[in-house]
Amino acid sequence: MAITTKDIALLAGVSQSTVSRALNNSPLISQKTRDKIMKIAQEQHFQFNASARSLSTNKTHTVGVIFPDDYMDYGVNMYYGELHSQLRDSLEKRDMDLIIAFKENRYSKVDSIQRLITGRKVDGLIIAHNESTPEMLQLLHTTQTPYIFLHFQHEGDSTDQVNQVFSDQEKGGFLATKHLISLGHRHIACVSADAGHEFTLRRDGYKRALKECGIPYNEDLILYGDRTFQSGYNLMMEKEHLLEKITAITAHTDVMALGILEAMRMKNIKVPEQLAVVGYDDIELAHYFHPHLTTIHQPREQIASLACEKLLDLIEQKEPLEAQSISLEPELVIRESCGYVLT
Amino acid sequence: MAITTKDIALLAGVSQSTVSRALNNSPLISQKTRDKIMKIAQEQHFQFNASARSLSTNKTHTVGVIFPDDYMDYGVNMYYGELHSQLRDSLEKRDMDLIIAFKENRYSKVDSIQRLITGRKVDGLIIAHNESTPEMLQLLHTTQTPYIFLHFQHEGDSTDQVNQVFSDQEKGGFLATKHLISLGHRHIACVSADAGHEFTLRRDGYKRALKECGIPYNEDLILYGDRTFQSGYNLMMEKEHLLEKITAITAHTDVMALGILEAMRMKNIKVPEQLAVVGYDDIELAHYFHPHLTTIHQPREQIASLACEKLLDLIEQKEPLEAQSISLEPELVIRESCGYVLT
DNA sequence: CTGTTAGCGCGTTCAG
DNA sequence: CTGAACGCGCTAACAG
Repeated sequence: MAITTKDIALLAGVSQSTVSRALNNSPLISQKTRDKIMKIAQEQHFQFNASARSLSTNKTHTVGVIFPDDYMDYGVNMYYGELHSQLRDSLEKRDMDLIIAFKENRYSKVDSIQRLITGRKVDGLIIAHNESTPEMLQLLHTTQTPYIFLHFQHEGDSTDQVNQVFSDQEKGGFLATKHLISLGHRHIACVSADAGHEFTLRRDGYKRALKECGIPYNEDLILYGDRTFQSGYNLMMEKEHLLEKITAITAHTDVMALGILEAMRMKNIKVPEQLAVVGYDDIELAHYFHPHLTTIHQPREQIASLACEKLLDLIEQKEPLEAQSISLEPELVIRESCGYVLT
Repeated sequence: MAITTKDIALLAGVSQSTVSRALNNSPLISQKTRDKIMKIAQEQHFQFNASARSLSTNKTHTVGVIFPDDYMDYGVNMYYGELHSQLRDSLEKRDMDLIIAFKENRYSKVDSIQRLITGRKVDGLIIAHNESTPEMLQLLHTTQTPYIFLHFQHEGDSTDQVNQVFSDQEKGGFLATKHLISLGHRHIACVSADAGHEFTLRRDGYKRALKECGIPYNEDLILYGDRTFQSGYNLMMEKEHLLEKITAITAHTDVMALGILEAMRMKNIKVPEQLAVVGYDDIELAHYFHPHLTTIHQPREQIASLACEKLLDLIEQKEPLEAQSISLEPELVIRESCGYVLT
């Protein structure tokens, strides 16, 4: 058995509550007994029993992160990996543990959020997926659970009533397209994905850029992949005719963009000379292969750390702060895949 | 407040322990009262308080995974991502939660294993890093904590006394080299990494293959990267002279191999015609770019699921099973980057 | 089959 | 400043 406060009490010749006070930096204790107790605790490698502690304090010192089911899919993974890395940092600073869960248990079908909340396994939740149901929000609110939506912008009317941190996807789609237009392109295909709200927003940005520049919108130029390298590649290999009609592509995922570049290599089409390509996400991989990918950078570091800090503040606060919706600006990163000028 | 067994007892007009029995599928209860209780529990969305439960059962229903600090580094990440995905599956089957932690808290410097174990936050540990100290093993054993080393082969004399699942790295290094030799190559560079035991083993395999085939070992042909794409790329761009002396490269990481391929594209050296390249890991990315990478497949799925199953068995067993060291066989995956024949 | 009674380890009154 | 006593929510004997 592990050592308990009671054991220490015995060793120190004091009561268990005194030990508790000493270990919790209570002011109600003399320096002398505190020192004695601390010393023993050190020697015995004492650690609080987390369950017992949670039971009486109602704090678990762990937060849950809910990832979407495709978290581990290639490419998606790339992006989340970096989020995760940032979370780790914020969490370590505050000595919090991290439970990773997914929307639901694929076997028992029980909802993870529900389980973690009502089972009191976490103090708060970072929700990084885009399927928020009214019931879920309901649960979050009635249980007063601190939570924050990460990355995915919450849809719906009550948008200002949920805590969320995300980057402006419409703006990103706009910036990418605008860049191509400013380079002289007028026939721009959009390789997007039918994978949720964020892609819809990116397409909205694409359309707005066209409109703003007086370029007619052509539905045929919108292609739908599934975010993966393979889909970017395949789309290009299949749609022969399309390439004759366009001079540029805005891909809504870096990995799809890489797939497109690979397809172009196969077809001996030079990028950026014959075709300009811009990606989205700015994953590390984007600047490895040549031509280095021009892309939209999402402020992952900021998103993750802001979300985490905000969540931890919510947890430490007694009274709930105002719900806050934070939108961060994406940024165009110019590298090589679009060239610099176009005649 | 969440609903408790006591509340249900009140509602059902029975004692709290009866509720507990009903909810825990005890046979010591009539179908009738069981039904009544279950119904109420359903209606009230009852969930056990995890802390209270752990406190009395000494089970947390969560396992910890300790990842190395570079978990999130590019490329390394790729590999772990797939491990993680497999873990999720095994864990969900048994209704276990997952706490992700790293070797130590970078701020407080406290050891995660120590903290999770003695703080009773987990029932067992999957340790996926290669820095095992004697103290750590000591702790694991004296506390009787179920654990298993994942992926990293434990060094040291007491190798058969720790639970571990890994793939045979020496064999992998051997297979890769042997393949190149069988294709006729005799001047084979080895792009390895100075990043732990596993790479030493891969180099050992390289050497053994050479030796077995009567090819003299030349230390100059061993290059050290840091596992990343960039290091593979840079190494090739810098060592001009090397390329004149060799016809093949065995890279000890797929991402380094991809970096090498990219460097070759820059130099207009054709792969596999002018240079054969074999990678290591078989990450998903490996078969996206052309030429598709010939590589060593590590049985990740098996490693992760075996480790997980084994750990869960250890957790459920009262008396500790024999420590088991499981070595899995890597496999050569022939694709395009080595060609099929060499004249 | 069911209720009563003890803890599990810790935080927290309430008296000294 | 310190100790005794209680409760957090649940499981596990122990009686009936």
